[in-house]
Amino acid sequence: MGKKNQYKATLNLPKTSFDMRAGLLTKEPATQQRWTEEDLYGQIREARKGSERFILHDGPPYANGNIHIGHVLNKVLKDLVIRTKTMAGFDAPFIPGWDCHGLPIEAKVMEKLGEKAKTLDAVVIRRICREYAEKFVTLQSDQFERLGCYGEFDDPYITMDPGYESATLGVFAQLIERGLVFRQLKPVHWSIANQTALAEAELEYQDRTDTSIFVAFDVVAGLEAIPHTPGDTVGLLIWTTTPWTLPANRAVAVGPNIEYVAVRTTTPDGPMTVVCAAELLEKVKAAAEDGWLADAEIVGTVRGEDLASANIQYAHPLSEGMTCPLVAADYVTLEDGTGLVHTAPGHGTDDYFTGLKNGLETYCPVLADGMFDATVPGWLTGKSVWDGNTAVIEFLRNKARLVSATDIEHSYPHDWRSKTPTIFRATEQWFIGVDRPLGSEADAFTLRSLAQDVTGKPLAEGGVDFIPDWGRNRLGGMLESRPDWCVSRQRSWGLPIPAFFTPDGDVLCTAETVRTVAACFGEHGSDAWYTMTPAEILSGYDLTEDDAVEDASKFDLATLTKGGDIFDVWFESGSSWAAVAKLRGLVEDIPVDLYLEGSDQHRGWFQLSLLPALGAQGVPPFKTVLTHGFINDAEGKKMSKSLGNGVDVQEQLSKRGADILRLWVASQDYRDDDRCSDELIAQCEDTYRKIRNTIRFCLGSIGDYNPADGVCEPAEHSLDRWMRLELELLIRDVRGMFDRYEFHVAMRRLFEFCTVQVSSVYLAAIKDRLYCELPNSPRRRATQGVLRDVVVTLIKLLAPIIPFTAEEAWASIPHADEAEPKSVHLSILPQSDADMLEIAEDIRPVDHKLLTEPDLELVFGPGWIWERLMDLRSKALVKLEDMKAAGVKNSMDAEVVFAIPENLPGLRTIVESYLPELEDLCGVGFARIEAAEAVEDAAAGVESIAVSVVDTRESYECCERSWKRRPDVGSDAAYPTLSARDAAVVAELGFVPDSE
RNA sequence: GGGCUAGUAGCUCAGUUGGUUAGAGCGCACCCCUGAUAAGGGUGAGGUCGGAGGUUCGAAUCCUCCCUGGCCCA
Repeated sequence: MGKKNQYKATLNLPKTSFDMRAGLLTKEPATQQRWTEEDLYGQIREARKGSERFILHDGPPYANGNIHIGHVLNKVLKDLVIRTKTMAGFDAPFIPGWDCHGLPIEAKVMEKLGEKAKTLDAVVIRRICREYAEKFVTLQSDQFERLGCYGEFDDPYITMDPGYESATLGVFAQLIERGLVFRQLKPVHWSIANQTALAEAELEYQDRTDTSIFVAFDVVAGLEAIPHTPGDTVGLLIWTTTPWTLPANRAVAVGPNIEYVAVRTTTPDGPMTVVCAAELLEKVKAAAEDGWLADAEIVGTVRGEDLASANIQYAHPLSEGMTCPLVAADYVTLEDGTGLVHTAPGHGTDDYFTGLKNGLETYCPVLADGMFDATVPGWLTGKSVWDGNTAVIEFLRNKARLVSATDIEHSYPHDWRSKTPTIFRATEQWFIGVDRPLGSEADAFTLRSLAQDVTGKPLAEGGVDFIPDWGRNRLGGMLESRPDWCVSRQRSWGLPIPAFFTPDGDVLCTAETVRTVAACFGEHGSDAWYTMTPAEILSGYDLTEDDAVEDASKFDLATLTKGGDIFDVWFESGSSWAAVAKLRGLVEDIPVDLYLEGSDQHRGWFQLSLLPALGAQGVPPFKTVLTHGFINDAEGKKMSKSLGNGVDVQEQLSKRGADILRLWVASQDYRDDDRCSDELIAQCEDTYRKIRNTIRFCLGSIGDYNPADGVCEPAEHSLDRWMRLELELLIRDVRGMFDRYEFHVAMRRLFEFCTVQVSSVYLAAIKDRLYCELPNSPRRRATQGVLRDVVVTLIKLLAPIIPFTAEEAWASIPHADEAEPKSVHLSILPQSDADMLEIAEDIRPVDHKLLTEPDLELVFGPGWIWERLMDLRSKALVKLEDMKAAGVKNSMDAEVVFAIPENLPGLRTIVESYLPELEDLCGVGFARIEAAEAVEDAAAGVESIAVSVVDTRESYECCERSWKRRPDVGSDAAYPTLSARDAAVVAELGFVPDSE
């Protein structure tokens, strides 16, 4: 069809500067720079000053490496919260933070330094660590900003800042005051070579040969629980690969649900009955030496729980005169050994907790250099633990209690630096007690009970809200079982635990001294701990004034030494509610409105912020805890470097742009884990293009519309009315979704609105009037007015999600509204209108009986009527599709016919009033009504309308201007090729057609 | 192994207190338009609602077990 014709010049075609091509890669950085230059964030603060506050307190990422896709999810979600709250009218400042201390950085630095590290003192190493952290704070900060996240990125919170460190110590002081802080022995991984404690991350597992031994411990009490021949010695058979830990043995643990057998055997020492797990007996027999168990005969069975409840005691195998208990422990397995586990609380984590539970001594007779101290039997004292192995074995063999000794190769932890085997060794550690009464001894509350209480009930009842709600359960479960919090670490890169020691080993660490140190750190930074003397650090502190010091004479500031421990980094980040939320003036007091982190933080930041806050103030730090899941690959498997299934954020940013990534985040249901891959993000580009083009067409269509010249109200039965109502529903829905943090639902709602309501229905239908009507015609202007509302609303609602694009679109709105701010991000989201909503939601069906009335006046049910009209449209479109298959390719070459039963004149009146709109809705040249046979059942109503389409290529002419094929073409002799409407418009424009 | 959590079309998601042939958009296929054009429109095909039992007149929705993922622990 040669549609190029002279009338094209008389049309009002869309025109806009808002490009179809996004060009995000160049535009985003430029926009970002402009925002920074204009201090958009500052302008927002200024604009919202005095409004109700909303505080989302940032959980600090670790200052190490580039940001990964998990950071993107987390920070963009936070940004969505901040932006939606801000645009909802709240004053919602955001201070991002970074966790800067800790092992990963120290380890990286030490690795880089290599051997040189040994020659450097702590202050130098700390300085290098600080520089390392600073570098990554800057790097990540830029990356977050590139993502469009806004906040006080030029003044973030940094856990290594003096002010932050000081505030952290302030929290510690409060916990001391409440009596929650104490010191206690706890086994840690210990490097003998470097005489230092090691973290799990500093271990590497290598194969090593050790002697594994089976040993019998003589039972001395509770014998009646064990089937045996009276007079026999009764033994508990245990197995260990670390014979040197036997001096520190304090119990034997059995599994309560395991079945044990009592076995009678002849030993080098005479007949004996020994206990062993039934399932392991054969294995043990196979390993036994020296005739042990060769003649084994089962004399009875007994369950672990019965053994554990029988008050069984045995003689310590090495320490004359000492007896130890048999206890139950859940972790006992039947994988190796005998099912009875040698328990040395000073030399193992499981053992330690079993010890705590059963009131055992955490005994550790091994010194820092790996030598036995003087508390062990004399033949061991002064020996190294490795020599101790053989000595212990010899001793037991001589005592005739060694059932076997075999060399085995097993995976054993080694110090990653010295490559030497490590041991578990109990040392003094600092703890925050979760089961100690808060404040006074009479206090019924403990940290645990308080924490369980506040997390157990909703915000409305003085507790905490969780999104999703199962977070409550998850945190609750952890609180139930968590042990006391060990807050000390034996490292350099961190906040020193400000404890002083006298030469006699007495500790000075009171709330007052801690506050004095806090003041010192606030001024000099925590390096002061390493550069100043105790007396200098404590200057201004008066021992005699400190009520917490019972005997001031014990302490002399001049002879004090400083403790070498630093805080667990969790204690630092867990104090951010004090160091940031309060200190930076975000809130007068906790709780803040929202914490938002990944679900792993139930154990981490959520819990470890809750405990200090409750300990210090008795109040949780947050009102609401929102968690998101983790990001997996397209198959739902976790991302890992080795699989190479990760998504490179930098690559995505430089390939697609921030708005695309943000769109991806916004479309994820973060309550669950999310899938991500290059392909999945690519799909967001389609979504983005659709949204962008919808906005573009709207903008282009209102290019010549200036609301200041007067607003035309949409006509009663116009499609504009429908659009206006749909827009109200959109506003209501999306704002509700934002309020509930359901961003992915909002995203879908917005996208489908663009696709369906706007693009597919409305824009397609109104093209004719926009293009063909007189520019100033009320019908066209009314449509433009609604179109403007649509695009302004869309831009605002999308602004939190795609801030760059929204800003660009905002600037492209023709004839900017003077009442609106220059940046969309300073604007306020539209509010749905209650009256309009009521109309939109009025889906009361028209009373069918009324349809028989000839002059039906419609006064209610507009929502319902529009739904019915859309049904008619769908029917017509299906019919048109059939027609295309039959040869009529263009819908304009068809007319739609609505056959309405003749006994339903009221129905006819309704359809008639919407007929011009139906014509455009169906995209046909012409629509008409014809009378159909009367229906018996008036209740059939709209359903009784038969929709058909007719090929009009023979019957009507095609209007050369509007391309509509309709009966009135040629009705104006001056314009024989135009329809009546187009002829009138062209005439009005004074357009004179060429006479061909 | 334990705690928590998820599994609805290729993808992203809706599915109210269990109730008619399980929905939407994208993608895909086919078609139309060429006056939104590196755009736009239409129609259509896709699902044993992870699996197996059970409760019920009736289950994607409730119960049990199992499978496959994920987070945190051991």
